[in-house]
Amino acid sequence: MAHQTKKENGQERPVGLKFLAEYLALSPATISVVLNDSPTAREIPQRTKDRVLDAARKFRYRPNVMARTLRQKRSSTIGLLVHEISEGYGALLLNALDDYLLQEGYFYFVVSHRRRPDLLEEYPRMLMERSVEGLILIDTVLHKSLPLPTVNISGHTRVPGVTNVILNHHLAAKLALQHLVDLGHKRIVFVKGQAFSSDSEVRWKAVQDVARKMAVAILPELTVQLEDSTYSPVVGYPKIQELLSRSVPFTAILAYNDLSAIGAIRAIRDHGLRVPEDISVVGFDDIASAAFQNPSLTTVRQPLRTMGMTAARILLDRLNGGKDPREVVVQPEFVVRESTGPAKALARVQTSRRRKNG
Amino acid sequence: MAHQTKKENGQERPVGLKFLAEYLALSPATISVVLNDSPTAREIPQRTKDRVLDAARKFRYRPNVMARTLRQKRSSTIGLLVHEISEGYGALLLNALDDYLLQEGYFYFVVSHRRRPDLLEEYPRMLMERSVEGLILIDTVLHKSLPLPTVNISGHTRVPGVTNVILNHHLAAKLALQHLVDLGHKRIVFVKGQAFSSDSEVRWKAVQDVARKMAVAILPELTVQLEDSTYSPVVGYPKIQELLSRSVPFTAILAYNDLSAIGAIRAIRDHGLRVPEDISVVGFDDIASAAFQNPSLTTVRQPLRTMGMTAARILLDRLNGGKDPREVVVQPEFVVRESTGPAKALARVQTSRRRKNG
DNA sequence: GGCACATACTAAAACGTTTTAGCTCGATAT
DNA sequence: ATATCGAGCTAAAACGTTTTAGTATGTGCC
Repeated sequence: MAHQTKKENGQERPVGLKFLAEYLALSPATISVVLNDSPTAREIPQRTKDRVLDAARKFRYRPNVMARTLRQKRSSTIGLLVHEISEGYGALLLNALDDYLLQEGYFYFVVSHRRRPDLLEEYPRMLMERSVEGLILIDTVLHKSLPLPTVNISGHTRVPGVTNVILNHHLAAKLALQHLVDLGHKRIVFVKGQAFSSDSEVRWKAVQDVARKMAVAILPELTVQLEDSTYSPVVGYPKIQELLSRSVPFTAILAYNDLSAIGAIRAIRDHGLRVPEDISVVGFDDIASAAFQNPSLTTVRQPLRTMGMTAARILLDRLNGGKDPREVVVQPEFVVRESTGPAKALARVQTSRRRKNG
Repeated sequence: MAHQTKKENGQERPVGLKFLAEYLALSPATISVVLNDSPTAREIPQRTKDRVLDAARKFRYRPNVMARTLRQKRSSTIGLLVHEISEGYGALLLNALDDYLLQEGYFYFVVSHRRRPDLLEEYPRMLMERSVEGLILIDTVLHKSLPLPTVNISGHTRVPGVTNVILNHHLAAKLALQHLVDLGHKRIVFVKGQAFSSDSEVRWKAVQDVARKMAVAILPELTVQLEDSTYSPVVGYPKIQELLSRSVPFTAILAYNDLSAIGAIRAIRDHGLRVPEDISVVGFDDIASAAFQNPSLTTVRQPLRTMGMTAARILLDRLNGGKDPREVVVQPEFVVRESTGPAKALARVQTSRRRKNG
């Protein structure tokens, strides 16, 4: 037999076009044409096509993607640039992206820049060397536009060539505040996000805006700013603790995210009060552990799955010649669980002052 | 000027070896040799080397990885095969892998097979088409060996050519049981993992083994088997609830993982009992939300970061000619938090029966 | 003047595809 | 008998590197 996949050298070289060509007494060009069903394939009779297809199947022919990419400049690969592979937020997005991209026949590299400016510079370049066709960023501030089609999830800077996929923070703020107001809360503590967090600023603006429209007071003494940078459940704990120990009266907390909500709940309990009987707490994100909490968290859910799917869809559309919107907005959802309840009449100073609205 | 990076066509073709060669009046071969510092480079005078290096820098030359890979059969890319990008467990491993691999100059594809046998077959092939040099699997049962160097994290099947990175389940069981025994617990509920979970069987064996050695009774009526497949906090809830409502007496639960521990705690509280005052609960894994729980979970920590790092190191070693161990064992760590406490004297039937050991 | 030897490179093949222009052959038309 | 045509293919270049065997040039030596 002249044509056996040569195992002799022990290394079993993968079957290539050349091998098939020899086997079928055709040229590599023909095989390629048939297998890709390219225009020329119309001039090839079915009989030959079948021979080719059969042989390809028989020898389990798999084209070499490197060679193909080198030739046609399409790699069906995209790059995911994240600040780190975190639990919660990031993982859910990755899951959705993975789903969509693989489904559509794209593979992806994941690269985490850990918020280091040098890596943020370098990695996109390295991804380009590897011929990725586009980039998806997650929670990453981007200052200059990249030389590839880009979608930025939770990106807020306007850079030519990049599409931002963002949450409707206005609606999010409205849902949360409305819920608290409906429950009769008036003295509400507002927690602002850390400066490095991509969403902090825009979310805070939205909260202020909505509060004004709903005539909810944002009191300076009831506003706290997160500073801790650690991904930990004690984020925000000290701030709330301080408020409680100073006996500043309030009946609810609108936290920046679920983590700080959890920290707040700890502080409240450690201070001898109950959630939600004494104080209601609203989180933000709906990370997985939000539902596992005790009490489980009432929170604004970011539709992470939708956001991931949307980002991937937009990028792929664009790679295939579609338009690139500046911005795509997705809608939040409000999840009522156990951490919120009716406002309790305040036992201290402020209680009477606003009795008229009760 | 004859040599400017041609922007004329609007597309600014990236600078290649050819361009530099022309610019320097040298051959591409020379440039390549100098830039890669290959053996031949010793015969090139420093002066020329400098000219080359300068030009490369000046024009920001970046080699095309596809072309290089095609030639040398080394892609510096590996494939990560996971069952899904989950929160907790998976995310922490990915984080560690990302860290190590990027540091060492490797990029990686992530591919999730969602436990579908067809994808499990297909994806390794597709990764090979893309010239990955090796594979790392996470929590994936592997039946046949793959045609690439492979490391399986939490893999328990013995397949030639794959290295398993596993936890010392024996020690894990010992730590957990010892802790409970030290606190005076005797009637302990044991929770077995779902059949599809990669670790279920071996962990259960370890628990049985250790219990025997420590003379701790594993009573059939105090043994429950998880069945729910959902990644949710109510895993195990019904089983514990049933035990409680049947008034089977026990003072502690050794859960299969943190999730089922959380489910158990819910059930206990809903039944009007307290954790840990009435019943102690020990988890397993130390997922992020374990520390955020209320009460926070006492648990056996899997050193996920170490496991990821180890897996990556072993694979890279092997790609560079190192040996491939069958198996590498990492050690667990026991984390005492709030969900465990001294055993309470049982108020029911069994209380007196074993008084002698108290 | 011829030979050996070192120095400083280069030519060309190879990697595995895709693509386009064109070739060959037989059949039909003139 | 020759021109025309279509059907069925193929040659060869191209993609951007790496690698190996080799060439050209100069220098020193007898």
